[in-house]
Amino acid sequence: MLKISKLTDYGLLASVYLARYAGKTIAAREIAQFYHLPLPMVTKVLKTLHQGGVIGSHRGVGGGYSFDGNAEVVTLGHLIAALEGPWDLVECETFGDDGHAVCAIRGACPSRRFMFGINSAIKHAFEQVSLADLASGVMPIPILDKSRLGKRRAATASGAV
Amino acid sequence: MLKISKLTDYGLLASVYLARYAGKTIAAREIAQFYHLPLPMVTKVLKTLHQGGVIGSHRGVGGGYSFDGNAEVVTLGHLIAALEGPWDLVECETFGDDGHAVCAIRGACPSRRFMFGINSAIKHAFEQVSLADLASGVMPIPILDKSRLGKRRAATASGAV
DNA sequence: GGAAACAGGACCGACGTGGTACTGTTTCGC
DNA sequence: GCGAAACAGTACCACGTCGGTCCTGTTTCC
Repeated sequence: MLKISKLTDYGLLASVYLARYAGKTIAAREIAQFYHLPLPMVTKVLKTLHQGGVIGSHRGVGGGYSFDGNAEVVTLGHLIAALEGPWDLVECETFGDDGHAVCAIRGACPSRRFMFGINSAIKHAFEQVSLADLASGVMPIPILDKSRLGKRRAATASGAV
Repeated sequence: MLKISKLTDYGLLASVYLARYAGKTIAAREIAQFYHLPLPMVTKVLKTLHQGGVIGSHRGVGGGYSFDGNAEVVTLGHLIAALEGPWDLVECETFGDDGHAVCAIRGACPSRRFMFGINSAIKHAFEQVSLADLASGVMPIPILDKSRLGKRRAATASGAV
């Protein structure tokens, strides 16, 4: 399917909201009402973000969640890692509890190395956008560096994308 | 989840196999046996590839599938498009049958534009790898062009990835 | 002590995925 | 002409995840 889940999406929205009021304690209810999202969903995702160490929590009356870090250094990659846990485009490099690869044809697989490359390219893309970027609205579009591609391909017509 | 489905994975393997014997008609059974995959799965994905115009099919005794195009111009993007259909990281730009956006907060959403950028970055990455690359084993790792990012970020320490 | 708010779960319906099976239809070879 | 080989199409099912709800603590403030 290749899409991020709604829960992750909600998490990004909540993170942005908290980052805009950095340092302030904000109740989950307020965020849910602002985005018109179901409160249980928002609380669930905020709990996840807290467990991931991205935001702080404050219990009791007047409590809530707060973003206390530096929005410049927290990246989309961090947020997605906290929200989705470890992920990979393919399970080429995933090993089961028994210690051997999940992928049965790992050794002979022709696409493994490419997938690995694209996998890291995507992760790099996620690292290029900080929470501050998200909160401010500035948009540094991640672009592929064509010069880093193989010479052979750069010489072909298909090199012009 | 952010991962490609096994069916798509099988499709890539099958495409590579056919590309290596370009022009030759090869039965689904042979591909299934080569990769040790369930035959019905392989036939299903080959049918999809055929419907997507990527490969040709030949019925009857001695029939099978064949890749008759140019493996240099068929990209991973084409294959995934044929196998997964239209997809997007988020449904920001998806519109329902009734004509209005699936995303209820589309206008005010802070991450929409970023997701759109990353979305296209991923699609670009898929366009950088051709079926010939997959079949030959050459690996042009897609890398992000840091110089194309916003000046503000390039000046920060986080710019060094 | 009560209310507000987070913590941690269990729980459920809907949907997509991975996989199987069955019934055509086409084509080749005898 | 007939049977086998192979694709075409579709229905079907088990399973896991996702989106969402609900309930019972526990903490903290007033």
